[in-house]
Order: sequence, then structure tokens, then C-alpha cells
Amino acid sequence: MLKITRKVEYALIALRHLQANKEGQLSSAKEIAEAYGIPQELLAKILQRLTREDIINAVKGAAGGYKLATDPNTINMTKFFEIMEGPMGIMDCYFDSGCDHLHSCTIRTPINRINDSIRSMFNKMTLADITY
Amino acid sequence: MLKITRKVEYALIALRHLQANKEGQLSSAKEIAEAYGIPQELLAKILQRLTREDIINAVKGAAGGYKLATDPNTINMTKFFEIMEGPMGIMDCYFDSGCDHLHSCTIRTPINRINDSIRSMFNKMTLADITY
DNA sequence: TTTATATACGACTAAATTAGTCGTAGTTAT
DNA sequence: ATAACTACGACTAATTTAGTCGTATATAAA
Repeated sequence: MLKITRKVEYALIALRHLQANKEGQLSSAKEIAEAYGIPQELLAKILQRLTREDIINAVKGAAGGYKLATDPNTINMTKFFEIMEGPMGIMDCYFDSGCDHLHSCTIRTPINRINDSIRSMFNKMTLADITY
Repeated sequence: MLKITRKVEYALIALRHLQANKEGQLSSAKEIAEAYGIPQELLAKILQRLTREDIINAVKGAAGGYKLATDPNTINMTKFFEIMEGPMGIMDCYFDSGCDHLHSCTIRTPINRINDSIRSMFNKMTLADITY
């Protein structure tokens, strides 16, 4: 419980890697995957996602690759997690209304309080806190 | 990601229920399961676990059931989660040493920092914060 | 002393989520 | 041309979580 997924883990490792590059220097999915023993296809998809979200920039074609698109200080971790994984909450009822028992739920208020605490903790962090 | 499991959710609901009982009053697994639409066998196993850990007391036989064993204020949430689910960490490397990449891992330090923050947040909470 | 209603517990199956693979298309430096 | 990239959806595999079942034991009450 309370685990982050490999998708997030791999994304962080890759971003950390790109962050260490010199201005303008590119790294390919293959290069990063090999450096850390990450399945290449999987990492590629993650990098494509980060590209769509304008966290990194892609350069296509031979000698292409990825580089950071923005200062990691500007990317909030709650947002980052939600880009990678969708809504972040310790229980789905924080977002969904699909639960049959919402009206009679006795633990919803404290659960939401915990959610708020976790979200606010990550709201105070930026990618730079993790990739530096 | 960062979800609690139903095991924990059901445990909290049940404890909340027992907490509302009068001193000495028992509730059976069946009664609680029906009240909240929880699968009875599953809840039974959860209550048995809580019993083994001395968080609640069981009374066997007809007219038996469960009641709180201790003041919910005395039970720390990190401990509670770990009783229900085992080690609590956003990545396994916080506990395991089974990872091949531990030595070369570039995100371990910040990940551990986040783990510590989450654990410390739950360390400051007791069951009473959730069940009251 | 039988019956109904409980807890106890391990083994099992089902469902959902997460992880990883594959095929195919488009881009570009050499 | 072709080799080395990104892009992306469909698919399968693995793992984790959720839920079920069978069987044993305890006890209140008829």
C-alpha cells in the first residue's frame, strides 16, 4: 500500500538523468534504459508521455533524443504524479462518486483529511527536490 | 498509486463501528459486514487479524463478537498500517535489499526522504484521529 | 444434548492493476 | 537508402489485491 508505481519511478530516474546533461545535450530512450536496466519500450512510452505534457522535449530522427523542457523547480509533484498516474488519493472516493456507500461512509472525513495532507506535502515539493 | 487497500479501509470502518458501541457491547462480523456492505468472510479475517494484534478482543460462541481492546488514542497509524499490510514505503527499497540497482540508484535519497515524511505524518496520528 | 450462531484460519479462486512486449508508422542525419 | 531515432496503440504477462470456501472449535440457549 501507499506505493508509487514503476512508471513514476522510471520517470524520475530518467528526469534525473536528463537534468544532469549539459544544456542542449540529448539522451535517447535506449541510452537511459541501458544505463539503469529499465525495459526500453516501457521507458520510451514514459518519455513520450512526459513529452506530451511538455516536461521534456523530443528530437526525432537519428541522433535524436530527449532533453528537459522546463526548470524542474517549476513542476509541482502532485501535478507530476497526476500526469503519470491520474488522480492521487489514498481512496478513490476523494475523486469518484461511484461508491455506493458515500452517504453512509463513516471514515470519509478523516480519510479526506489524510488525502489533503499528502497532497499538500507533494504540493510543496517540485521535481527538483527529487532530481537534484 | 499511493492507495490504501480495502483491508485497511474495512478495518477502519469496523473499528469506527466498535468505537461507537457502549462499554462491553459486542458487534459480530456479520453485523458490521451487513451494516456497511462489506463481504462478511473478508471482514471476519480482518477482525481476526486485529484480534491477534490485540487491537480488539473477540468473544467466541453464540452471542459472541468483538469489542475494542485498547484506547484508539494509543495506536499509532504507521504501526496500524504495518500490522494490516506489512512495511509501509512508497518504494520497496526502503526496506528490501532485493533491488539490483540499489548501489547505482539515483533517486534513492529523495525517495527515502519522502518515505520518512509520510511515515512521520502517520506517526503523529493515532487511530482515534480516524475513528472519531 | 442438540442446534444455531459465533470466532479461527488456511487454502483457494477471481478480479483488478501494474508491468512489460510487439508491431507498425513517421522522422531525420549520414 | 538505411540506420537510429520518436510515436503510439494493442496486446500479453506478472503481480497484487479482493473475495470465497471448507473445516474446526467455542458457547448460549432451546
